[in-house]
Amino acid sequence: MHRVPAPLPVSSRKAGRQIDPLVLTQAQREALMRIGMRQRLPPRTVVYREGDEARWVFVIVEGAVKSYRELRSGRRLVACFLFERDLFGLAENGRYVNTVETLVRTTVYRLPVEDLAALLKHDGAMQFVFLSKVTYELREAQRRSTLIARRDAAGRLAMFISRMGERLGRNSTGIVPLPMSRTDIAAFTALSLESVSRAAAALQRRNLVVFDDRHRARIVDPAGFARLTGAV
Amino acid sequence: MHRVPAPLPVSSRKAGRQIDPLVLTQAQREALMRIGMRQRLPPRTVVYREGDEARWVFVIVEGAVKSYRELRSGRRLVACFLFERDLFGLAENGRYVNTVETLVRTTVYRLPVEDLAALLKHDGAMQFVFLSKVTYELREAQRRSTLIARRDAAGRLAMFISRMGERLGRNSTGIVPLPMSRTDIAAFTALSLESVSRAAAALQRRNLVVFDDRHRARIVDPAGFARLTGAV
DNA sequence: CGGACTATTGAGACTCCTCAACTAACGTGG
DNA sequence: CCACGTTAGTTGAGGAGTCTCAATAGTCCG
Repeated sequence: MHRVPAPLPVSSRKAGRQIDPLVLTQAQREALMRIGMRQRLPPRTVVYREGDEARWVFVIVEGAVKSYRELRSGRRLVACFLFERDLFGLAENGRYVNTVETLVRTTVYRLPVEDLAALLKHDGAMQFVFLSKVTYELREAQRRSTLIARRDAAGRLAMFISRMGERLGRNSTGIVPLPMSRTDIAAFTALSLESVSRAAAALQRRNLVVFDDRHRARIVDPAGFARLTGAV
Repeated sequence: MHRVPAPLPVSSRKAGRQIDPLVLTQAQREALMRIGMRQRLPPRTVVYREGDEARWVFVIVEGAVKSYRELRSGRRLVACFLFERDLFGLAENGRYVNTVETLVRTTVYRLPVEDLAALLKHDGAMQFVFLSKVTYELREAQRRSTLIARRDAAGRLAMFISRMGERLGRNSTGIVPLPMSRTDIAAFTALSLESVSRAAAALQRRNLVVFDDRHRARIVDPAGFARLTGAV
């Protein structure tokens, strides 16, 4: 799923055991389990709100969430979607910066900030995993910027679908799951809901993508699709 | 300058000595100096190119650089501007993802990836500083997305100037240094050069900002300016 | 001082946004 | 299980804003 975005790639060579710095070893997993707890959340559950005191850090075991901010204008901007193995809940000045809400039933590890900080200080390898995860998020954020930098709505949506395909493991059938709503996609791509809708219609009209249902896109012309996606 | 964006804010309380997790202690500085070297670079120097093998990580001691990517269309997108104390050169799959070029004369620390990785593994506190820096970059990237999400060019430019003011220490005179060119601002804000130029003219016409010269903006109506900046 | 690059300003085309009406999907309670 | 109400999404028309192209002015460096 994640493709080794190691901030310091060499370590994976040296460590030997740890091939993908985003995946925890069994021992590390157990160490985390000692300080944290597993939590199961129904869909549309707010995990925390922007401005709340940041007492926990979360790692997704299974499921999907969105991280968003409410702007003064009332407009909502989705900063990112997060899936299995992603990390969230990093604080700024001791407070959460975004609101996080589950899209579907989601299982997370909830780690108390204080205990985690202590653990990371003593376990360099473990902290390295966290560093890798944050670096990964940084790349994602950059990708989002290049996506938004595009002018054409169809191109933005295509890039979005393409990215989801890579993250959620596009199986050979070309089916990309889209667990979020059209409104969420609009809030992520910085388009209006109407434009997302029209863009989806346009992709379908051009025979690039078929939307089997609202949460499933099927890429029927990978070549043409890639051409559009890459035409940045 | 940087406002304590601790990923795990508690540690700064516990550590006692280390108030700002983005600033290194003297001992840490010395440890880095042992493995790295100081390097002085003239303006417009390419530090590394996208795709190069990532052999070093850099920390800016003084100066300013831009980090950008060339898109297939030939269009150039500036991912971020980096200043004193900022970190850059994190790899993805062992290669740099952006091209980095100095804007002005710049002094950097050049740290070999392998030695740094080894050092971080053994020094949790040091790694924590790096984790904080990457978290800080992540926030910056998010801010850029919200900036680009705006439709109006004047608002985008105002937000950009505001951000530079915060990062580069807007002195009480309201003067904001802009070490980059208009073209670079355009490539960062995802506007055309012409739109940046027109936006600057508009801000000046509305008596919000005066451009003393191309690299110096003076905010003459902080209230009105803040109103525009906040009207997201 | 000259030449190349960078920036400003104007006019027209293009694209998305807003507003509005309508349709589809969902889930809640009887 | 169905009916209803609410929310989410689609489609159309007109307006706002930026982009492109073009010409001109300014700036920086050798």
